[in-house]
Amino acid sequence: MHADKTNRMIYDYLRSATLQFAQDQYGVHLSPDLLQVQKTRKEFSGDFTIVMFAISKIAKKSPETCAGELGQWLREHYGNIVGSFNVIKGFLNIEIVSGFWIDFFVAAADQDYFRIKPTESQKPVLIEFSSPNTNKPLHLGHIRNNLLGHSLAEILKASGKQVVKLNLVNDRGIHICKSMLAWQRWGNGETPESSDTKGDHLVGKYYVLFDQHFKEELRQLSGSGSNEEDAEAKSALMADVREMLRRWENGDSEIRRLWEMMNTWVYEGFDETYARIGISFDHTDYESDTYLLGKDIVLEGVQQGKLIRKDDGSVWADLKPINLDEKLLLRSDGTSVYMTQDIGTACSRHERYEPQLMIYVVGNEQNYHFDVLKKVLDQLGFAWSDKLLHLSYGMVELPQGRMKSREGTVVDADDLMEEMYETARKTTMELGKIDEFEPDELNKLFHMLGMGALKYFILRVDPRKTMLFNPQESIDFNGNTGPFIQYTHARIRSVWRKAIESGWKTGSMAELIYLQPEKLPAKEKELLRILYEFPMVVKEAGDGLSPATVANYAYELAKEYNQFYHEFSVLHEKDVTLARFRLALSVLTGRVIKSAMQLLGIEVPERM
RNA sequence: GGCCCUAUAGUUCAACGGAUAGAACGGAAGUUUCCUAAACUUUAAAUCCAGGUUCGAUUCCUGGUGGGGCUACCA
Repeated sequence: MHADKTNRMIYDYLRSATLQFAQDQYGVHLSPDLLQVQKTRKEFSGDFTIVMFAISKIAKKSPETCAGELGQWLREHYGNIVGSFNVIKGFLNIEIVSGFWIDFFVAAADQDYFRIKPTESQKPVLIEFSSPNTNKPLHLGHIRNNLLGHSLAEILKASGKQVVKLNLVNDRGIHICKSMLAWQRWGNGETPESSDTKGDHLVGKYYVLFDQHFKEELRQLSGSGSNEEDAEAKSALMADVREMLRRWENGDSEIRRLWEMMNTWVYEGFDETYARIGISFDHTDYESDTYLLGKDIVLEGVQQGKLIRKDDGSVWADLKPINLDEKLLLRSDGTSVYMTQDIGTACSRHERYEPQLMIYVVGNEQNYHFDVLKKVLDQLGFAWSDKLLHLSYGMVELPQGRMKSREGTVVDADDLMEEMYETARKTTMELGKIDEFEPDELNKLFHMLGMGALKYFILRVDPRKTMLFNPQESIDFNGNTGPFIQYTHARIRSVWRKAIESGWKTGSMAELIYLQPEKLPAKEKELLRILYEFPMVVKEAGDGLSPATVANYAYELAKEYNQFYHEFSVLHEKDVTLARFRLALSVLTGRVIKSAMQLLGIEVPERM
């Protein structure tokens, strides 16, 4: 067996061999999902472990007996990969022959080994993420969203998928009018230029200002005895906002001009932020273009009797049978709601792309919304509704709880990135290893490290889980962090440069890695084993929609390499063959680290 | 009220139903004439509670308790 592209998955190989064994020797058929093959835990000797309990039960023999017999059988029939084995309780630990690892190494030395080519003519995977409102700047929550979306797109691409990244900007609606009204009333013509403020921050300022004035008005109203709800209905400010929205919807040129101007400011700000985060989109859609979509579809649904029209004219989907209550789709005045628009957008995307999957990266506070969306589409008869996938990620919380823009506890994206840059700068300068860097290079490095720390901090956590961010304690640069992994890469590159400088004949990787299998040392083998896992990790991350899988892998690999690096020398090794082998192993490790980090949207430096 | 998610060292995170629950930070103690000490080594420290299923449960089920979210003719 060769570790070539067509047969990388040794797990599958061992699994099918075991199934064959069960069939041939015990005459039992074992369902493949009951059979567990896993990496051997560190405290035991061996590379892979087959768990015997399932077989032993069916074969009616003790787990130990089965394990022994299987081990023997594997050695006889698969001696080219199975070397030795040991049995502990119900676990069969198998040691793979060194030749297998060397073969894998030779194959992996090819630059393209880890690259999966996209299948021709396959349907794309759509992934919508970011989806900001144009009334305030991006914050930490958006950062998690953006990083997840970007990383997931990279991971899916690496698994050979065609990916289309979409952004749907919420650029209209009552909340947008609030900042517009506030600017119109109290802005005195202020612009990003005149105030030297980033456009999205300037607009955000007026959104907050509106809220302050509105609250003040409420205080006065409720002072005169009415309750809060009445007060809101009576509010002159709210009435003006609603009026502004009406004028916007009627295409009033003055309002439209104001709207366009302020949105342009915001987009300029967003572009800057996106560039700094390092994300991009294939298409950006605007709700002002799409918000009317879906109305016709809903009306058609009424005609076909799939939806209910109530006496007041409003239209509803009845989801009570599946426990989701009734959901409004058209108001009594015939206007649409958010759900209507999402129905329309989904339909038009389906027509345009015929995707194999439509992934929505949206916070878990909208779980209900997406459940309903899927069910309504299904009820309307769209068979493709099962292609919708909500990547529901958890909120980023602060020590005092959820971020609230009203209470000023929002962690601003731009501020945070600036802080990370600053921390990277300070830390790097203190260590003082990069004296010969040009200012340009320094700037790039600080950005790389600051963003690396931030991105890794966020992506290493399972997306579905609520995560905590403490602004008081700055994000670490030591331990299980982005910079730790970046540092490992820099170290490896440094070794490589030193090798070149001292006149090593490096030639091709394939020449370097020649080593007699029986001379493969344990630590090197351990590294190879981890490198071997990479394609499976990418697949797992894609299937599970979890960049965290890749992040944890990158850390494991970096940690393993650092141990190796500390314990053994590459360039000072006297055995030339072994030294060259170690050099090639280092280079390959560096490549995989770089690839893994790229899947997270993190760059790695040549030196730091 | 109903529905959904969640609970692991002091803290932040890991662990397809598998073996002695891993890391990092913080704590304690070490390693630098040697390829980058943003590293490495040693050490103390955890599965919310009660049942159940299983050869085996942090993981699955039931019931509690704590935390979060959703439940608008808002977006």
